[in-house]
This record gives sequence, structure tokens and C-alpha cells, in this order.
Amino acid sequence: MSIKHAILGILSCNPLTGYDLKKIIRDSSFMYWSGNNNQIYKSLVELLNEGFVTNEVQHQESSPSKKIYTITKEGLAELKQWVLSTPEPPEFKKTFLVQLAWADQLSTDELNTLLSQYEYEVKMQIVMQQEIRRRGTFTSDRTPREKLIWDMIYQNIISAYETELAWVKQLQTNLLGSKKELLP
Amino acid sequence: MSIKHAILGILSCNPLTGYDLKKIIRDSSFMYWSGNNNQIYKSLVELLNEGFVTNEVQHQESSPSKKIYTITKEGLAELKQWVLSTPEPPEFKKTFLVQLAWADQLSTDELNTLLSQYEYEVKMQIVMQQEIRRRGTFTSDRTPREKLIWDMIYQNIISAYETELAWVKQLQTNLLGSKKELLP
DNA sequence: GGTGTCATGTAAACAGTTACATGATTTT
DNA sequence: AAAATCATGTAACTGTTTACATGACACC
Repeated sequence: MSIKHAILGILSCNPLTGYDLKKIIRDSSFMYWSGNNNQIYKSLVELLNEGFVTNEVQHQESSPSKKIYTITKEGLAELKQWVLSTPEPPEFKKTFLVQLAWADQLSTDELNTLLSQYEYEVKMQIVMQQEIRRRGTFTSDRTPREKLIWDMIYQNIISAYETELAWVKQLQTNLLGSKKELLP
Repeated sequence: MSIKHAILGILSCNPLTGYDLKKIIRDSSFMYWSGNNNQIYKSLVELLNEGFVTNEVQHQESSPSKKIYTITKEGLAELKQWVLSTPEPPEFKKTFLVQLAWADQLSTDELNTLLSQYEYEVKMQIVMQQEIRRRGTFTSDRTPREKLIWDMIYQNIISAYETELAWVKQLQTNLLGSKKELLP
């Protein structure tokens, strides 16, 4: 479970509450977890037991009390060790490709509609990702190098969607272009 | 759970056993499930109860008996309806981006090593995907249009990894190029 | 004699999502 | 008056992976 490492990473910038972490992860483009309560609060308890974080309870009048989590030096060591571990290749979950694989039973119109719908979905994602990047709600740029890295992380996600968009357009063209050959 | 739809899709080409389905899904590039026993055999029981498939037990001397699954007309209808449903945008699970987000604590050498390792992983994926495409172990091309679609599905996966590779190279260049500005 | 393939299935563990629960304050 | 935000947490469910179990045969 590397969400714990993501949490350690976020806490390495700033002490935060579970609620704050939840929002950061939910709104992040590259931290791909949903950021639901169960994941966050359970992970925090585990990180606490492992000694990677400590917490300080802050009672507030007229609102629920906060637990502010701070990363320990053991947590920082664990984070560094994980960052240095052998990277995994990216994984793609493209349900649309599975759908498309059996789409030859559709008429030309039905297939075109399907492709247009996918094109729209992908375009929406690009707009959303550009908005996330523009707003930069949670961006770490403590050094110029870190700024460069984070910029490239956002670029990665946008490029991925742009490649997908270019691919749909190519497919639409190919289907049109080979119309003559495809029909008897 | 759309693995059931993937199974229906595969069976729409050919009646097969659970064991065959398992291998096809495990070796597929775009059917992203692991293809383990539990998923396959449980799904088949469910599909049977739903009336989307039927099975025929084939006893064999000197090897375990086979259950050959065949899609029903209800199954074909269910498949078509699913294929026509609104597509979901692609999802990316790139653990490396999370790792990279906290990589500013690394030295130039450590960071370069990490990037080279990722570059290698991605290159390996490209080779593997090209091999899968070349072998074409399970490819459906009943019509010229279906052939075109399947070709573009394989192309999609390869393009995705190629975009990733181009991105790492860009990052490596950017880190080198801005060396002067990054150091004091 | 050990490993791999064929062929089925189950058990246990882990990961992840949705929904529920509380309760005060602020915004619409 | 209703909905959203802050802030914590739990329960139930679904999805996914790993490992175990059987047993014959083929290959090295």
C-alpha cells in the first residue's frame, strides 16, 4: 500500500490533519487514490503505530477537535528509502479499449457516436487537468529543481490524455478513410 | 465488474473453457485484469446464473474434465448493450509520479539513476507490447473493420508507453539543461 | 526426479469504495 | 430551510491478489 508513502510525502512538506490529507489526495491528479475516509484514517493509525508520524490533538470550541499529524525522522527515512526503490512501470486501465474490442457488431453511426463520446470524455479530462495545474492548489516548490519536477509531473498527466485524444482522432480518420475498402 | 463483459466478448468469438479464458485475459495487453482463477471461475458461475452463457461438460480420459462455455443470445444482447454504454475516461496508475514528487531530497546522481531505471522499465514494456502485437495470440479480425479496430487497440497501448518514454527523456534533458540555474 | 501444462476450484488476505453517523457553523 | 464545510470515525460491501489443493501426463 503506497498511499502511506504518499501521506508521508505530503506530511514532509507540512504537518496536516487527516481531513486536509483527504482533500489533497482527492484533488490530486497524480495521487490516483480516491481519498476516502477509510483509506486515510486507517493509514494514519498504522503510520502512528509504525512510528513514522506523531499527532497532536487540538481542541477547538464550536467545531470538532483536530489531530495534527507530523512526520518523524523515522518517517522521513522511510520516505527516502521508498523514493529510491525500483520504480514500477505505469499501469493503464482503459475500459474503453475493452468496449471497442467488441464494437464491430455496431453500425457505422453507432461506432462514430461511441468514438465521439470518448473524444468528449478525454477532452474534458484535459481541461480538468489543465485547471488543476493552473490553480496549483497543492504544489511543492521548495527549490527550483522541485518546481521543475512538479511541472513535469503535471505535464505527464496532460500528455497522457493528449496522446489518447490524438489516438481517437486517428481512429476516426482511419475508419472514414478506409470506408471504400471496408464496404463490399 | 466489467470483467464479465470482457468474458462475454471473448466468448462471442468462440466457445472456450475457463482455463482458456484465464490465459487469454492474463496475456492480453488491454484486458487489464490479472486473469486469476478466482475472478474467472466466479464470474463464469455468475454468468451462468444470469443466463448469459451455457456450459457443456466434456469428460476426458487421463485429464481433468473440461467445461466448455458458450454465449447465449441473452449474453450477446447484454454484450451489445454494454458496448453501447457511455465510455469512461482512461485511468492512469503511475506510482512513479508519486515517487518523483518527493525526489527533490535526492542527489543529482540518485535522481538520474531513478530516471534511468524508469526509462528502462518503460522500454521493456514497449518491447513486450510489440511482441504481444506481433504474435497476435488472441486477435479478432472477422471483418476488415474489426482488424482495423484491433490494430488501433494495440497501437493505443504502445503509444501510451512511447509517450511515457518521451516524457522521461524530456525530464532528463530539462534537469541537465537547467543545471546552471539550479546550482548557486 | 523435478518442472511445466492441462483443468478445475476454494480460502484467506488485502485493497478500495460507498454509505452511514455525529454535530456545530457557515453559506445559499 | 436546506446544503455545504469542518472533522472524525465505522460498517458493509465489492474487487483483486496470492496461495493452496487435486491429479494425470509430458518433457528434460
